[in-house]
Order: sequence, then structure tokens, then C-alpha cells
Amino acid sequence: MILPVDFYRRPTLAVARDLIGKVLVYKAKSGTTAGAIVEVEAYIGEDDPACHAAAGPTERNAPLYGPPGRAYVYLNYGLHDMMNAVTEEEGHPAAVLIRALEPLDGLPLMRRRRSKAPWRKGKPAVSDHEMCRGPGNLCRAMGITLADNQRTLTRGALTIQDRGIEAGEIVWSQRIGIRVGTEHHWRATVKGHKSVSGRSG
DNA sequence: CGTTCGATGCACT
DNA sequence: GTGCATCGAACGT
Repeated sequence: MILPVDFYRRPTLAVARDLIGKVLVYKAKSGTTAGAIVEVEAYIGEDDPACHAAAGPTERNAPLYGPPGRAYVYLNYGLHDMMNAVTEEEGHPAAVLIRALEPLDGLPLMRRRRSKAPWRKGKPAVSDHEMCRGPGNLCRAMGITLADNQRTLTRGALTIQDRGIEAGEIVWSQRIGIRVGTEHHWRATVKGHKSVSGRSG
């Protein structure tokens, strides 16, 4: 079952928690890939210094101010695409960053895409649990790019679905990889999962 | 085990 | 011109 727009039109922390165990599905021309979400981070409002809306509306962060249930994809460090699911009411900038998946469908296609990264030339094949570990890696494995920015997640090629997967034990901790706003414990992970990013898993 | 650092593109000031 | 919501290798314990 594809998650409806009302799933996203709720407080962002509730959406973040409930996205754990849901399945991100991308139906590309080259094939379908899917993975269960095991790590997310919430970015909430202009008062959150780590949120892209912290300095007010701009051209780049416009999707954050738009309707819930859409993708906000942006390029970071000039190398990595990052995918968020927009939450809350229109006009309230907030989103959930998808940080890691447990790969379920289309692993050969994921592996092919990961191997195409220039810095992986001549490197061994990517293992299953490293495939979608980290926000940049999962976008590359799934084929998610800037072209998918603002795409509706409730229908079409890119959706998030409920397949009745048990979420596992959820742990809240500090968001990682940011220089401000680290005081908030807005990162939700599946405890002990091998695909969770960061040190020591 | 830990820390440091280069690659790389673009929005923002 | 500056600074990233990263990745992975290199090098030091």
C-alpha cells in the first residue's frame, strides 16, 4: 500500500518514526529497485539551524515550503544527491531525510549503479549491507537524482509503501554530519542494523 | 581503533 | 569566494 498524503501531513517527528520499516520504491526504465528505511533524520522549520529553511525561503528550498508528500532532492558536496520527504502543512518548511535502506528488490541494478561512481573504479563490488548505507549511497543505488526533485511520493515512479515490515527497535540520537543544530535528537535508526550509517553502525 | 583530508558543483552572500 | 544534511582512502594510535 502506497502511503497517502495524510501520512506526511503530520508532525515531522511522528512521520520520521513511522517511516522506519516503510519501503522506498523506484520504478525506473532500467528496472525497479526497493529498500526498507532503517535510518532517517528530521529537519523542522526555520528555527532549526540545520534545516535548509533556516535562512528563509530561497529557490533551492522551495519544495520544503510546498505541499507534503513530495520529494525534496538536492546536491551536496557537488557529488551526492540527498532525498527528503516533505512533511507538515504547506507553508511549514519541514522534511525527513532518508539516510539508509535495507535493500530488498533490484540488487544487481543497485550494484551496477554504485559501481559507476568514478571513485569506485577498480574497486570490489559493493556488499549488500553497504549498498544503501548513507544518504548519498542510497540515492545512487536507487537512481534518485535532482531530476526527481518535487516528485509526488503518493503516485508515479517514486513512492513509499507499507509492506507490513516490522520496524524493529527504534533508537533516537543526535543528527550526524551537521555543524549546527546537533542538540536535537532527531535521528531515528533501527538498533543494530548493519545498513545504518556512521561509526560502528 | 581513531582522525584528517581531497574530490566536486552549486546555492547563497 | 565560501561552505556544505558525504564518501572513502590514507595514515596515526
